[in-house]
Amino acid sequence: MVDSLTASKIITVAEEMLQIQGYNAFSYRDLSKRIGIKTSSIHYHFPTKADLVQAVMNHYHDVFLEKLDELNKESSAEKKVMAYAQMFVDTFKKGGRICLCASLASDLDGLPEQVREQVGQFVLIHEDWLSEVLQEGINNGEFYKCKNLRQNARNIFHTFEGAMLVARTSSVDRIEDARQWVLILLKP
Amino acid sequence: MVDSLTASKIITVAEEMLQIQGYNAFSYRDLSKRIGIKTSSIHYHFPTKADLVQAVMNHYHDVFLEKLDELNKESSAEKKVMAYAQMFVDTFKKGGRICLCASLASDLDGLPEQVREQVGQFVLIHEDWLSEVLQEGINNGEFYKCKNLRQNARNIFHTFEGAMLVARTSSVDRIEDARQWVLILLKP
DNA sequence: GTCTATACCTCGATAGAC
DNA sequence: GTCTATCGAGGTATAGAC
Repeated sequence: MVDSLTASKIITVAEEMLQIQGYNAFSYRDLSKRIGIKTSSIHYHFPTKADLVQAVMNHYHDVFLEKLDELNKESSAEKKVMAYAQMFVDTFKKGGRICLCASLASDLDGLPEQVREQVGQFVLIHEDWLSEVLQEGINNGEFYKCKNLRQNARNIFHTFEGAMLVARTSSVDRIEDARQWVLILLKP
Repeated sequence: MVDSLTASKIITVAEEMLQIQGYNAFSYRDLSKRIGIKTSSIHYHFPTKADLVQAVMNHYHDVFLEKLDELNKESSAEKKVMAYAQMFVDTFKKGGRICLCASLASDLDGLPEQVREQVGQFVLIHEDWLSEVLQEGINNGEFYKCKNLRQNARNIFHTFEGAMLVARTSSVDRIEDARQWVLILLKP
């Protein structure tokens, strides 16, 4: 958990900047201007950039797990997948944000080791959840039976990550497209 | 075309660095060390970073069009799609490179306008080519008939772009997975 | 906790000798 | 065409007053 309102605000804005500009493009200076606080004050809360990104990732992680809990309340596997896909649509609508996971993956090379591991973990959470929902859908006849369930889950995840990235380059609604496409793939 | 061996070498190395580190993470200094030439000499060939990235993009573009010509010589739509997919596999095998298009898209925010347009153009080339091949495959009975062909093409492209990005975070062979997956989707 | 001030680095870019 | 030298801006980070 975050221990102050200021720290919380920093995380919120840093998260946005990470998702839009990326790790190497955002700076303590930009951050300080957006928040209305000096860079030294940000260093007080998060001594290094690595500390800050880790905190952002932890927060993102926690919020995402809560969302998955919400999603799990949906009454069918189809509704779960559609609500999952809607998260990507909503994220992109907020100023062209992409998944933090994709944003950090594109700058993975220059990231502190600990953050790299966090990103890897985050990917697995997506895959695990999607695999479960796909299995559920197959079990109750909503979805086609498929040979390699986890491969399916991975590729659906990849489609959304790729769609968000590419969506920035054109006016086409690629994420909504992906959302509809996935359903066509899964349903008999 | 490129007018000197040095300029050509710069483009080659810059391309690699862009694909692995991204636009904001690579610098003239890193580049100069790799090539064994001073930064001022690089500026002689490419006055600004925008000029350099444009040249890299143009080169990448040209090479890609040549590859598509090669691909078009394949004897079936299935072989074309598989050879297309193999390009992504090969790219990633070269030190974890991702598609230049995806790399630049992730830093699109800070890119010069002209480069942004180049990236958009590049996406369209992928889509157009894939759409054509899908149509060809449907026409000759290799592939399922599908409702929205271009949507299909887009999502296949997104899957590869996403797979490359995410592949960096784990040891799973996500791109080869995507390659196999696409065939399963298309073939009756 | 936030500020001012500053240290030290790297960045892209330019001037001018060779 | 490549070099040395340098500039100004912006980057992360720290010390110390308040």
